[in-house]
Amino acid sequence: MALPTIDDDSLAASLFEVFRCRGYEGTSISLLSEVTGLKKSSLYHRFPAGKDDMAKAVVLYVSSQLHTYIIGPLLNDKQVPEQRFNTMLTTINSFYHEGKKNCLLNVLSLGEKKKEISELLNKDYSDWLDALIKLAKDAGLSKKEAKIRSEHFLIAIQGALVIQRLINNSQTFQNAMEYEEKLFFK
Amino acid sequence: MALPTIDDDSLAASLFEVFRCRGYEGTSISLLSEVTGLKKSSLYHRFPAGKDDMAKAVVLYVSSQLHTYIIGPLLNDKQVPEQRFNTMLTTINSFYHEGKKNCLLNVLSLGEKKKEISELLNKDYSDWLDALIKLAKDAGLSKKEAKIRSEHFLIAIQGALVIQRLINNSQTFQNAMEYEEKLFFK
DNA sequence: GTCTATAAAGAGATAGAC
DNA sequence: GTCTATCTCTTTATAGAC
Repeated sequence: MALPTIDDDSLAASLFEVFRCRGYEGTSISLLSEVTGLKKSSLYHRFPAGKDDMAKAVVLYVSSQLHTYIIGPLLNDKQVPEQRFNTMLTTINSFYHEGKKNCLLNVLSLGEKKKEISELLNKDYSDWLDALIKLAKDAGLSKKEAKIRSEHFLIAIQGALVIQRLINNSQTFQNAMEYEEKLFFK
Repeated sequence: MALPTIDDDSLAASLFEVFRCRGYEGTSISLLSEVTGLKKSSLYHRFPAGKDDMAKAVVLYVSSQLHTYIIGPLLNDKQVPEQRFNTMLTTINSFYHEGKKNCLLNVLSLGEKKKEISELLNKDYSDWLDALIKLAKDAGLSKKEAKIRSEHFLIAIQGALVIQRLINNSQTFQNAMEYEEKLFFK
């Protein structure tokens, strides 16, 4: 009883790869159709509100990944903060393909704002930030310093992704992350 | 003898505002026509190669601004490094409208690469980086440390712009820049 | 739930008058 | 150098058969 159709998660994963590479405006339904193997009308059947709906599904998919693989482990009290941070670095290195892939937080917040998508992205950022702040406090930092360093780290991720894409140097992201790790616990 | 038409620099400035807000794919010729007050065919008259040509003109325009108002003053030996850095902060704060406007280095390096534009953006980044490295060495840092801190600072600019756009908090960029200034000279 | 076919609007781009 | 008018292709989206 083979599945006659691609399941929602795999579908979202395929859409995600296109949106993260090309941004919202740069992504066409035709391209999504090619990549997923579903005809355009099938995509509309599964996402009745159209392209916005597809982007939203992608954001929800990534949000779920973020909470499962990054935020969850960040809050795992059974490991010391340094270990948890290091686990996060490994995960994001893989998630961003060593810095060669973009972050939705950047590419989908460009241009005309779709309010609902902005709010979802915002919430993800905020959740990630809160988890980092908690970790930093666990590591002994003051509340204020924990907040500053956590914001700084998330800024560094986004910036390093932009710069690596710009100069096309495959080491930029990883080097930056190693540097940030030292700064975070210094 | 009033000018019958908008001059090249003002035109590029208008195009720039659209491209920086909406990115390459999000910018349509119709919109550029509205914003500049020139009909579409007039735009094509001035940019025969079309949209790519317009984007290229924007990059060249911004590159000129970057060298005049940022890189030049960074290399001005008559001021101490701290003063020069501070001048740069004031300038970029204005250039990015206190962090509310995007950087071309981010928005134009998305999606399908136009090779020529990528190379121009790359050169601008590289020039800016070199000027910062020289300044850092003037401030007494080792060559290696100068390079690391300069890269880190340019990463922080891009990251702070992304995060401010994302969370729509008008203080993010300025706070980040103040923090980075301390890190740079520490 | 997927498909073929098609509609309607918008995109980038060009021709030719003034 | 700018304009009106138009072309062609692609876009988002829908209708209806299977």
